[in-house]
Amino acid sequence: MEERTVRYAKEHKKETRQRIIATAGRRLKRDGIDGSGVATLMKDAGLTNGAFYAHFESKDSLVAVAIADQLHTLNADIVAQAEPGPAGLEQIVRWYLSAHHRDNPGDGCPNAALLDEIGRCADVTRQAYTDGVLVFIDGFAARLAPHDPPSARLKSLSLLGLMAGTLQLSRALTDRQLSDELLEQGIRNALALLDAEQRD
Amino acid sequence: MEERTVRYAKEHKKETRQRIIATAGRRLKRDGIDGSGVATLMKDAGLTNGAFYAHFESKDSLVAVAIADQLHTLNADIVAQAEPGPAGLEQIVRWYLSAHHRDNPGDGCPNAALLDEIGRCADVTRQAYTDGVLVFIDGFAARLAPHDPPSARLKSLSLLGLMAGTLQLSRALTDRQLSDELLEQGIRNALALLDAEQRD
DNA sequence: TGTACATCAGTGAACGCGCGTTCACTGATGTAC
DNA sequence: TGTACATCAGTGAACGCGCGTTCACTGATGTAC
Repeated sequence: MEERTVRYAKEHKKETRQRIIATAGRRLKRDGIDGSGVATLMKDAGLTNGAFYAHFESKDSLVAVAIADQLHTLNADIVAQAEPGPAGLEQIVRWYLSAHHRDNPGDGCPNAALLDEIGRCADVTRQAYTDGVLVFIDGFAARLAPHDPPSARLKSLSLLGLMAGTLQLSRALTDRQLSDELLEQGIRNALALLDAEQRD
Repeated sequence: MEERTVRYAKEHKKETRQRIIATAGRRLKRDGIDGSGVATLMKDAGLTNGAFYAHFESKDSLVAVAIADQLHTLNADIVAQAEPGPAGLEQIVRWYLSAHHRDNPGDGCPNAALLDEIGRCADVTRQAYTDGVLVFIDGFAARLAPHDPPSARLKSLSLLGLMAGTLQLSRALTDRQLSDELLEQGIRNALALLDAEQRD
């Protein structure tokens, strides 16, 4: 059965591709887009640089896919795992603005790690990001306004902006205690925002 | 008078150094840290790459100085120009979260342009950034709590985080209308934060 | 005033290196018969 | 079952290029006398 063999081979290649995307996501979040070379990205996946172009058209193309994948994965691992309703959003906020998240960029949110670099990317990458982030914040909106999620899209986006900026700032500060306090202040700000929304 | 001549020469070199720092600040905000090469940074100042190391020890060293300079300049040009008290802070928020600022990163805030890259820099750069940003937000704190600015340091930092993250997000989105609406939402969030502070 | 000399900011070519990308080749897997 | 062959994911060396950095040199400016 030639068909089946080919399909097996293609499945294997797909798995490899997915592994590259996942490990690249981590590396990009740790070292930045311009700071991560193709050879390193491939080495992370246990491969050599030569195989790269059998899977992706260009580095830019992988970056776009990896960012979208990171948003999707974070949505599945963190957002979707939170309780429904405002209580779940509070869980998300407390996870986001935590010392653990601050100290482990590779395991965290691609917005906090890469947002200013994404803003400098070509249209096609920013388009992939835009599509991905709108799906990502759907989980926020569903918890902010369970009966009309689309109405909470903007508030959800702005909450993400608040959290990503605050976490970036907490990572840039060299004063550890100040950084900790900033995270706490960020949580208070985010929860105040949610409370205001609940009162509307 | 040998002394005076030497002093003139040194003044001239200082001016050149300052010009490099200022043009580098713009370029870094436009193209990122890893995205800006030494040859380009020098060309922006009307010089060739070879002269660089007569002014700076390394690229990292210029980056640290340029970021600090950008924070200082922005403080003088925008923050210090705003009215005293909460009204001035509202002016700052409206300037920060504007379409003009979003569309002109080179003329804008280094936090919005570079914060995630700064977080990945070596300690010495992050230390220069930390010192600079704490001076920068003094102007916020003085307007938030005129009678006790230090008490508003954390709220000021968190306001900066909110604004920087929101602006980054507005730059990354390809949907212009959504980006505009996000800026408006960001202004509402920031002002709500300030109002809450006033009520305390 | 004129000439020999010192200073030093800036030039431009070169260094080794890692970048993104290409390509001839390998070798494991499965097919044909 | 055994052998010749096809497929193709992955290797590893090489491409031209721009990176950060170094350095011998230039040429404008001012000094000495």
